Amino acid sequence: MAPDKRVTIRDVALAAGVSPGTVSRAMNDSSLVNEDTHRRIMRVVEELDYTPNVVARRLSLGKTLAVGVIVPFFTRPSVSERLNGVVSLLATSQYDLVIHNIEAPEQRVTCLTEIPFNEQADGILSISLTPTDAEAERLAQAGLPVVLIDGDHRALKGVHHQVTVDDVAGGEATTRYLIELGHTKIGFVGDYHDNPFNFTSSRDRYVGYQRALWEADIPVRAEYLEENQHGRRPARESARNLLALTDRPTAIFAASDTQAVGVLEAAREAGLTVPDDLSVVGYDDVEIADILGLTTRRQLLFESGRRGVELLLQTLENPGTERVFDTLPTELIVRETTAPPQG
Amino acid sequence: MAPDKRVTIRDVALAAGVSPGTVSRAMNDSSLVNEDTHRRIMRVVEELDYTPNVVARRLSLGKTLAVGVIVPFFTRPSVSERLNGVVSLLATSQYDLVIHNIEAPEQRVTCLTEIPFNEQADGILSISLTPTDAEAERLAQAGLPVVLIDGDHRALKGVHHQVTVDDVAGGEATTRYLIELGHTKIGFVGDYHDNPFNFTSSRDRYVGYQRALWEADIPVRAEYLEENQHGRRPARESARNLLALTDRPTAIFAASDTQAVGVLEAAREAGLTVPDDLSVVGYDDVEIADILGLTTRRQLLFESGRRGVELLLQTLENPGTERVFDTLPTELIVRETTAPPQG
DNA sequence: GTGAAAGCGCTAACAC
DNA sequence: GTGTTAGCGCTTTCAC
Repeated sequence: MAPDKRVTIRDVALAAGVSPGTVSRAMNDSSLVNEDTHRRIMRVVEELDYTPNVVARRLSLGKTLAVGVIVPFFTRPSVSERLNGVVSLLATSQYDLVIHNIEAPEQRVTCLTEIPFNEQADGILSISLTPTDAEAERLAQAGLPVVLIDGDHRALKGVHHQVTVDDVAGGEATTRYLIELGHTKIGFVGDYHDNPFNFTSSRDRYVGYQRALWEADIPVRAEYLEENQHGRRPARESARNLLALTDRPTAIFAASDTQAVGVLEAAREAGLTVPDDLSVVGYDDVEIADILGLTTRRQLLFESGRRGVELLLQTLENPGTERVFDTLPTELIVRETTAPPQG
Repeated sequence: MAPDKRVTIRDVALAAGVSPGTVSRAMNDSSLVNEDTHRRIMRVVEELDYTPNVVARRLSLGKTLAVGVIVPFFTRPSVSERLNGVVSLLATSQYDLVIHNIEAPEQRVTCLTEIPFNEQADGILSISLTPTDAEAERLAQAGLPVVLIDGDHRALKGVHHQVTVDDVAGGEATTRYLIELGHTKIGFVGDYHDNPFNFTSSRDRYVGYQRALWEADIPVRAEYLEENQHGRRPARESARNLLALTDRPTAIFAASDTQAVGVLEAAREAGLTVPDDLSVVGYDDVEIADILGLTTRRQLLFESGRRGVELLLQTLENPGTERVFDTLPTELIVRETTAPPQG
């Protein structure tokens, strides 16, 4: 009850009749200490219910034993799944995870520029964020390992590793699938390609979309591109515009599953049957895709998080490691929202 | 580039021609230091780009400046939304958020018993977890403020505040709604009411369900209760069982929206039309409910997180504060999955 | 108003 | 093998 004075390493040392240094050794590299002493110390540790003060360890070691993860909108299913991968692996390590959510562009710069300098972390994990050159510069100054999960491909100075997906290729392959089905009038519903968070995935997927069209000698029509805020509702609006076109698309490629849901809703509103009147394909393969039977391109969200942590921990152990730029595969999951165009 | 030796308070002191103590004062309670000195110091701080070492501060202050949040399965939409509330408010404070996800019962005890003692946090936020008596005891020993978000109602010694929802009342009101529609054969699809995580919400909602039935003089039928693992797929199985009953329910109350989705799927499989052949109601009002047009009981997920943090921060500031047990309201959101029974 | 000095709890280098 | 000592970088008495 009485929040008894915490038991420190000195208390243990006293009770075990040894010095604090020995207790410390016993708790860490037990090899260097006599078997008996070790056992005795451990018994006292048990009895006193001693647990080392992490903050003191941190100061002494010059390490924070924490990694910072910077993540925008972690409630988005795809992001939360990546985060889940991060957490799952990090939990098995000695590192704490301190999380920084970003919901506004200002927070973005704060996180990217301050956190690395506050010694709040030994390493940084950045999810779905592409640092600007200036930010990368600053990151480099901080001198701590940074790994980008779902970040940009460019070789940034401050970045140690990257785990990413080739969104251009993914967008291209997905579009090609629609083309192979026979579609030539393919709309694209995505984020604003120029946005204050510097999200790049939608833009990259659109680049892939263009490539597929070029390769197939299908003209890229400006009116078939709808940029908007991210989210289901904005995507619904965008899709409405597309469907109101006199020469409306027979298929719509949404930059994410969330956006595909909005497209599906717009189709229903417009009285169109999916996939007969309109094919819809999403991206990510989060749970809603399975629920709705949405054809989509699956990416390994959970694994991207895990892999990112793996690389970070590796670098933390052994700072000299080579930079690695991993690219995770994607896979088309065909469900019930795609079919050849009618007629 | 060269990860220059970090600039410490001593460097600043030297450059400003004052003592480290004064720099410290200047950075914290600027009131006690001469205007000019203060300005001079701040200028040097700027120039040198000095930012205090948080770990050292922590050790010195005897505070970790972090709060730990213990949360099971944070990828579940309802949980992630609560967490979102937590993060949103905590981001405006000086406290870091270190997150501990629980995906297995063992992790549960580890988190509940170790974290409070490692001085990894000045306070604990526990989401959707009900400590056992033993755990509460231990929490109390640690002597740090603990607030339960969506935790149990009982007055636990180690717990300072609670932000919760009256699940019994919510379950009762929801069931009453179905009864008022004319249903008497109402199935319940929930979690295992006895589970290693000690999740209580499904159980409590079922208690409310029973009450509503009693009040309406409708017998509670054992075969109308289906307990299972949490999740959409298990819920689908459970619903299958219910729908295979010779005297099958005309309405099903699912303990969460996720589970309601499973019920909806089972209904479709069985060739039943919702809501004509079967009414379905969920709980939480997460996005999927809106997407599918699911009738559900809304609870204030985001707000529960925010409120929990508010209480914790308050206690951290002023340890003497009264315990508060907040109960957040719920609200029935009627959509398209409920109707009077046929015939 | 400011400097000097002690100490937060631990680790690690150095003796023995 | 183990004790002793000196910090890690900051805050905070206590003098002046």
